[in-house]
Amino acid sequence: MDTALEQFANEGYYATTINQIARRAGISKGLMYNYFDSKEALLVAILQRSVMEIYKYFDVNKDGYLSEDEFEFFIRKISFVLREKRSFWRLFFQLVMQKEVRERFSMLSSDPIVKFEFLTGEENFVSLISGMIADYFSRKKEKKEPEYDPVTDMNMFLITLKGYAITRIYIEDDKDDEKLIDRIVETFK
Amino acid sequence: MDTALEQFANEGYYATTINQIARRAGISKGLMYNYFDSKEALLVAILQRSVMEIYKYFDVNKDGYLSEDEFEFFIRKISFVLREKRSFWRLFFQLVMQKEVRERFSMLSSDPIVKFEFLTGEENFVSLISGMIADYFSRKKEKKEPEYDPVTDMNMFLITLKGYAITRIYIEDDKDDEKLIDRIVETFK
Amino acid sequence: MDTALEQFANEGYYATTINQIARRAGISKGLMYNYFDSKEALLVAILQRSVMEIYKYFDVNKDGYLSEDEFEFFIRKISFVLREKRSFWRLFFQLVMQKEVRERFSMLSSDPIVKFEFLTGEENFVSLISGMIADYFSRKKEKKEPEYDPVTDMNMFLITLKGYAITRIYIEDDKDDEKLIDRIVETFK
Amino acid sequence: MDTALEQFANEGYYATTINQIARRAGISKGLMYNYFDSKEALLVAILQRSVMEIYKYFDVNKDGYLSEDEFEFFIRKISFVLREKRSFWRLFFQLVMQKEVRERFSMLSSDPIVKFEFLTGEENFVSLISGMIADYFSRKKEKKEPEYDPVTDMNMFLITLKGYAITRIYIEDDKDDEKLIDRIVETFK
DNA sequence: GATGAATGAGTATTCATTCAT
DNA sequence: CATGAATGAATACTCATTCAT
Repeated sequence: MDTALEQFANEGYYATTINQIARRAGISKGLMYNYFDSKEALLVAILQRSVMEIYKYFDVNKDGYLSEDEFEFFIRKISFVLREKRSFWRLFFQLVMQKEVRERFSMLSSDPIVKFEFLTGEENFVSLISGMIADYFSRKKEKKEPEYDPVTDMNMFLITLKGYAITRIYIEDDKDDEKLIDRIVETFK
Repeated sequence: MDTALEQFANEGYYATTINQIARRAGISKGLMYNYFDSKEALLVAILQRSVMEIYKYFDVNKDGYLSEDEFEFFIRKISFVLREKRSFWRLFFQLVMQKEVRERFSMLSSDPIVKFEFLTGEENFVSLISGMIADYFSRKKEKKEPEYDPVTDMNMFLITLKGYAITRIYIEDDKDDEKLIDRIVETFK
Repeated sequence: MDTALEQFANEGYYATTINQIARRAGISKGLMYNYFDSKEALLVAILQRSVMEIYKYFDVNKDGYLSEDEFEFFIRKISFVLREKRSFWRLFFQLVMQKEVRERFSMLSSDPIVKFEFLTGEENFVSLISGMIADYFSRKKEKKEPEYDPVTDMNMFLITLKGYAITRIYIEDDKDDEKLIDRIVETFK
Repeated sequence: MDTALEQFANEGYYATTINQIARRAGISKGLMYNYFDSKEALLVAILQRSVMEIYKYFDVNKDGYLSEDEFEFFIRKISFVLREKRSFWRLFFQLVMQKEVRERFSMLSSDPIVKFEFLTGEENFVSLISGMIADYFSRKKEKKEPEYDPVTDMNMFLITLKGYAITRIYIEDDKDDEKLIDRIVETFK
């Protein structure tokens, strides 16, 4: 699974052959089919495992309330996880960007940041997170001037996060990363 | 080319077969090969055409100076072009995210927002734009407090733009788009 | 036809495309099909024309009697014609060496030196020549010692001629050609 | 490989399809590609194997000296090998006579009799043989009258051999073969 | 559990030939 | 006469998947 993830992420799901994976993993093609019914089943297993691992990172204090400090922690966690699970994220974005794949795994939303709950089995994880974030921004309204628009602020936050994600996933050099994260925190906290 | 672009963008370059394209375009496979030497040549032709079209949209006032009004105009233009050429951008992101493809077209940077200059022939287009943006942010420093950090500000701008792009490309519903663009403008102008 | 002969001879019949021929000849594919029903028909036309031309070279004194001087003349003529019609001979040998082709033109003997009479229409040309040569060698018996074997002598002559032919057709440099021909003449005259 | 050699030799390399070979060999196309990377790789493998086998036949007494008895043995060996490996030789001549193929395998000389050393790895095999033959004929000079020309004699020998070869390869009936070989031996020994 | 030989449906590509203009 | 756009059958090659051992 590690070998396959690496290959899928770097060469692309279609461009990777079962042969390559088996050879690199030092096993036979046949053996692979003892464990996974198909190439697609292998992919799903990888996705599920990765998602479960990532899930754990965020498995904190699920009271549905995101304090300001937890929000900051959440952002820094994301930055960490993007790096830690870079291969998974490359694969994930790659898949989400192809309609055919999206339809095959019909639960894959076309919004790549959210919705991988189908892989976790924890059906309300994503809506929980989404809800928490939405709640977080709506709460900010109270402290702000009347014309403050929490929906737009949240949308800004979401696109900033997505942009940060694809940047961090594909660009290894992160000399200015720390400052950027600080800036994101300070902007949306 | 229109048919192929549509297919490549939605189904993925690899998942799209010449057969599909020909059938949808209502021509024979053979005819396709009268016009394009290979599937790859077709892809390149599509990319080049699209890039030339997009290039024209931005072919303004290239004195290297980006005034505040021009900056706003630039952002709104991007928003427009993302929608107008949605299929191209889907294809483009998809390609940039696969190492194998990236290496085949070695000029494709791994930073998807920038660098498609190889397709235009206008070799300094990208560096011109990059330079203009960098210049724009460094100029803002003068008006701001001393601790203002133009590099981080620019990075924030760039990830915001990327995040906006992938959102806009994959999510058709844009009820809140206008407000979001206004917000981006007001944040970075 | 000239262009096609050249191409067939140098690149091979199969490796030569109608497109190539038309382009080189400066005409369109369509026009070619106005003159020849098919690629094969073109080939046959070329072969027939060449054979007719070659036929003329040997169209002398067909009284069925080959004098010693005529024999020498015959050999020197062959040497000349091999060079003069090099492209044709390359094509001819190439064709004769492929069973499939041989069967398609069922009259092509598998003995490449003789038997192209089907192309001339002069049905007894080959047997005439063969007969004359056979006759020539059997006549030599009279002048020779009793154990002289005219059949073997003729076979030697025939393989020498074939070997000379494929050498002359494929090797352009013929520094020693004159001496070699003299030697053949002197050996079999 | 046996099936393919047979087909290549009789139908021609280009005219033979992978399908035909697989069908005749009783295997699937896919399996062929498990063993050989391409049609060309299959061809090369066949050539190499054949050449190695033929090489063994001549792997005698390589002191660089060809005695008169060894010379006779050499000729008789050739006669034997031409028959024994008829399919290979048909393929070999066929290939050598097509420029395109010749260029692809750039080591294939245009002189079909010699030069297949690239296939053996024994780089000096051909030059050794050539040298031995040249040496053999130059030595004959000593025993002959002053005007004896060893170069022309050798050339006669070489074309005789070539002519014998293409005759023997394509004509199965060899009623007079024994006598012809005797005659060649007696002429050039 | 483990192998890799074997399969066959599928893919890009080629090219002789046709035909409307 | 002349063109070349258009076709489709054929070809080499790939690869996920199966299965006897």
